[in-house]
Amino acid sequence: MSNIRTRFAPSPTGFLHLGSARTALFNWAYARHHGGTFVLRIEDTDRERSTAESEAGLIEGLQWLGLDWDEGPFRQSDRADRHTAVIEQLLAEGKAYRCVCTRDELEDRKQAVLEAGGKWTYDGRCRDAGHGPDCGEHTVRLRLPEEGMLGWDDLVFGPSGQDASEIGDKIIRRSGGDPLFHLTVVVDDFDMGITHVIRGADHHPNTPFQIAIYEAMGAPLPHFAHVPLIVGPSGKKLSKRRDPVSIEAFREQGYLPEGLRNWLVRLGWSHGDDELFSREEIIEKFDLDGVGRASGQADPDKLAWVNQQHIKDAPLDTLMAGLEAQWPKHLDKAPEHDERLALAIDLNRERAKTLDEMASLCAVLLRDEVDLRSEASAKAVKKHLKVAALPLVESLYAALSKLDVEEWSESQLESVFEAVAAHHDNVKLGKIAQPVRVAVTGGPISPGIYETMIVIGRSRCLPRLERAIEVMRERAEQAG
RNA sequence: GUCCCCAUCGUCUAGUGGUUAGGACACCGGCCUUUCAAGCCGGCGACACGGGUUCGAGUCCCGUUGGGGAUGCCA
Repeated sequence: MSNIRTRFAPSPTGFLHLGSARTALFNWAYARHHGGTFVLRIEDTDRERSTAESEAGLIEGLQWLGLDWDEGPFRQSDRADRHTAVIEQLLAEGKAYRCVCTRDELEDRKQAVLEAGGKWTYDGRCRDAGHGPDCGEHTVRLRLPEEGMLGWDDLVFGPSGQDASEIGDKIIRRSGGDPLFHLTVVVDDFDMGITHVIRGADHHPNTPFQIAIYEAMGAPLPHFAHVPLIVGPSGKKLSKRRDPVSIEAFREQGYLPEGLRNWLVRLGWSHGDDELFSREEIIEKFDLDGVGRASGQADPDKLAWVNQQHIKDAPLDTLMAGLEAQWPKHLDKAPEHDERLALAIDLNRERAKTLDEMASLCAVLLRDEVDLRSEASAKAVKKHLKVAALPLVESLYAALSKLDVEEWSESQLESVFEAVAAHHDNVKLGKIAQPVRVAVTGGPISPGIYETMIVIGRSRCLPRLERAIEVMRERAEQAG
């Protein structure tokens, strides 16, 4: 057990999205790899935007992804007293001061500076004004050092930092009394003994100011690791409107947590030429030295492929359970968890990229009715239930009728097909199989014909073949 | 605008001064084959540009271009 401690600190202002999920994943993986501790902390200091539903969604998303935490969830809002105490302390020590500048005043001065071609940081008007607690509505600002480097050695980006003089005294407490992010995150990370702050690169520019807070508190710095951002397929920043970013949405589309996790971990991190990682392999191989510095695009095609790889060797129970949410889209009622379902799933493991596809493919084998005259079957019927195939299907039907239920096996079906083919000038098996496939499934696509017929079952196949024969005879008559 | 970061096939990436620049997804072709997949084999395809440093640069330095982030009493 090492004493490495990481944390995931989302703000509950929306669903768990791709970027957050990956940050959580990296923190979790780093902690697990090094035998450390992973802490979950909800950053709900923005009371106006934080919601309980969002918090629940965040937690549900993490659990679904298999990212378990060792401590928490802690809520920043529960730590308000501590935050207040730190601010008071800083005030008492003169490391922070009260500022009575209003938003409008600040905005005006900022614009003036910008228009004059200067660069804006807080101009320090209240810095030495010595405003007391009774100065009326005020914010609290951290008093930054006049000069000196606020630097650190980023575990991903390397030596980083900014001179204190370039930053300006930022606000750490709102006029309403609530502490601000920069303050709370530092206090909480310090109190919780976080040793490695792993977060999105969008926080890289915030780090110098936060370091100033650590220094003002006399607290030791944690290690910082900023991981590159994820951008959308367009190359632009992920947009909630255009890009699929909600973990919940991926789940609904039928991606497995294993698949999504694997895809996510490879976005910005690599381990040689390895592509596929189980949860255990992520823990075994993940480390910060494999994290790159360039932001990357999320590629849905890669996700589909990775997910398919995981579907291939997922336990049957996992698939059955995950499929429950998908059935309504494809069948009137969910199938029993029996041998038949198990076989249908196994037959489609290599054909489905998502659970949604899996359900769709299985539905073809499991549904009770096949209507050859339906719109959906029209094309396949026209193409494969041709008059020429009639004698083939008739012979096959006759031979099949003689098999009883116990004989309805792959080897028996195979011999029947071969015998029929032999009787008809050794036609290619495909000449028989394809019409039969359409007859029993209503479409041109399915697993191997024998396996397909076994899942569908003798009692369903025979009547369906009869119907197909009827259809073909009608066509023969129409043809004259 | 200012500050900061980034830059290898379309995409994810390997690469730590000497490589025919490798792998994966996608795409294309072939094999297999009763369909669809899967699998196997092969192909297409990149060091953004310009200067340096060096015997030698994808690798180091500078600049340009491009992309991104930050610049909140959001996180």
